[in-house]
Amino acid sequence: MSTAPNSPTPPVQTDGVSVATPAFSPLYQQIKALLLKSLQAGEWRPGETIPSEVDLATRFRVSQGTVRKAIDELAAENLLVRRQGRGTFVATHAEQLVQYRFLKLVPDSGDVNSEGPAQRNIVDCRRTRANADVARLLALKPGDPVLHVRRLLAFSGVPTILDDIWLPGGPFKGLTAERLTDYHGPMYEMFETEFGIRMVRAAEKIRAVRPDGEQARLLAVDESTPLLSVQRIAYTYNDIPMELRHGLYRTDTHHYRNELN
Amino acid sequence: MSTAPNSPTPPVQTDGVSVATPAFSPLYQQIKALLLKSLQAGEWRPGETIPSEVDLATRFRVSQGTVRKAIDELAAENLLVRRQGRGTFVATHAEQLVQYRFLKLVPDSGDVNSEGPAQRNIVDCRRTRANADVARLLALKPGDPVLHVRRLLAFSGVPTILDDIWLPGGPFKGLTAERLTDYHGPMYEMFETEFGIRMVRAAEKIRAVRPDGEQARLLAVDESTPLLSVQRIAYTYNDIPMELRHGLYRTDTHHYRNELN
DNA sequence: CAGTGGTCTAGACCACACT
DNA sequence: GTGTGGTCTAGACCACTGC
Repeated sequence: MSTAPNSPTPPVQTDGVSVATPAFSPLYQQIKALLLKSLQAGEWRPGETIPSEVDLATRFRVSQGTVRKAIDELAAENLLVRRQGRGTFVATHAEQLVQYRFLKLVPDSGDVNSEGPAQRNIVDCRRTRANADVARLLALKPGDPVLHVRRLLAFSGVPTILDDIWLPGGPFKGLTAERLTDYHGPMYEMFETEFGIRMVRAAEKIRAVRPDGEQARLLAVDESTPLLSVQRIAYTYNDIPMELRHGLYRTDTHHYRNELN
Repeated sequence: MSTAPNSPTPPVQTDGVSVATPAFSPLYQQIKALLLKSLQAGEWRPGETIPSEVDLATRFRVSQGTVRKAIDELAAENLLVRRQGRGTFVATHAEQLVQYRFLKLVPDSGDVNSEGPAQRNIVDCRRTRANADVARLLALKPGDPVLHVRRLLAFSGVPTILDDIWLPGGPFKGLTAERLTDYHGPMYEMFETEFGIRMVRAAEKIRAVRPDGEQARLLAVDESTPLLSVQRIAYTYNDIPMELRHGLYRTDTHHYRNELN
């Protein structure tokens, strides 16, 4: 591999175990896939360091530069975090700086720290069965067990976000209203620590809607008040959907911020 | 520079012209800044190729790998586009694939191609003076000349987007309603070809609102219909704001799609 | 100090596109 | 074939962190 790199593409060696190469792909992509598999398998837990670049290079029998490129891509996808002098860490939703990475609603002042922490209120939490829509969006079968959570977030005492959340019953076995209420910290952080499920990316569909009576009551607005409807599907590793969330946002004191590149 | 790379950091040589290094920064960052300056100066126009990596390496007297890393970052920021075997190109809004890169409103079917091209209708176009808000957001002084455009976009005959657009009068001297109406293609493409202004990134603030009477009439909806209010500031190179846009989106047949990472 | 990630080089070869 | 970007290597040194 040192003189004829990637010639007939011999399978990468991982601790002596050869891995099949389904099609041609660069070495660093294969390394990336292997790292991804280890992340998915929980070989290194969120917040922990992964082995150093030189360690990985010798383990995979490639040069450090090749490992580097694989890690670079995973870091660009927010799956890993590099810290010079310290190591490379498995990304987590538990860090102070990225606590609400997926929440794009910010106060109009623009300063997320100006308002204190959100007040959480679990309105409802029950086990039920997936209807056709929920099943389709969560890649389940209609009738499969799901957990439905309705919760209210308030900022400075003003109810601002009403979330309806559907979680697949299997992976989230044992999740109850009590555990939701008692946990202090972001929900995605709890998913990691309590269930080993890490949300990696998400897709949102946004509309302007009017609330129904119940929604208006909970958000303390008139039924004629336009609200932001945000449907989010959050994915774990390998693009597996793990959460369906329907949020209603008040936008009288907050707005949805988006950066386009 | 070949035996003692970056030791006391001698300024990078560009065709023999030395450039001051304000503070310590990696070589590839300096190269990146130089490339950015050339892009900004219009040395290579949108759609054209830039010199090959080896050419740039010899010009800047660095290795190809260093140039590569600089280009990699510019490509990641969508300022350049790499095409294997052909070269590296200055990104443009004129390519078919990225025509409406900043427009996140898609039909509910999800298939952007299912609907034909948008029907454009310039409702209004006039030169005026920036009020306090417009001036602040465009980094102008109140009273500075600006161009105000109001236009309507319809899909399959249904009016869907009402845009109010403010452009700084200086850079867009000579832009008239006729040129807007006659131009066939995305507005940002025209900005590039006619005015040499390339929009590089943008920031949006989204709210749910009710339209006023005039807006409702133009969009053919009731005044009680909730609409998406999207305020966009678009920037050219070096984070200079060049457009303020206030869009009103109907979300009965379309939705705003966002990907979170 | 040792260990980590970060930068830089020089050279080889591969994959792709155009002519 | 020639020229382009893409991959991979081996080795050197720098910058930062923590013991």
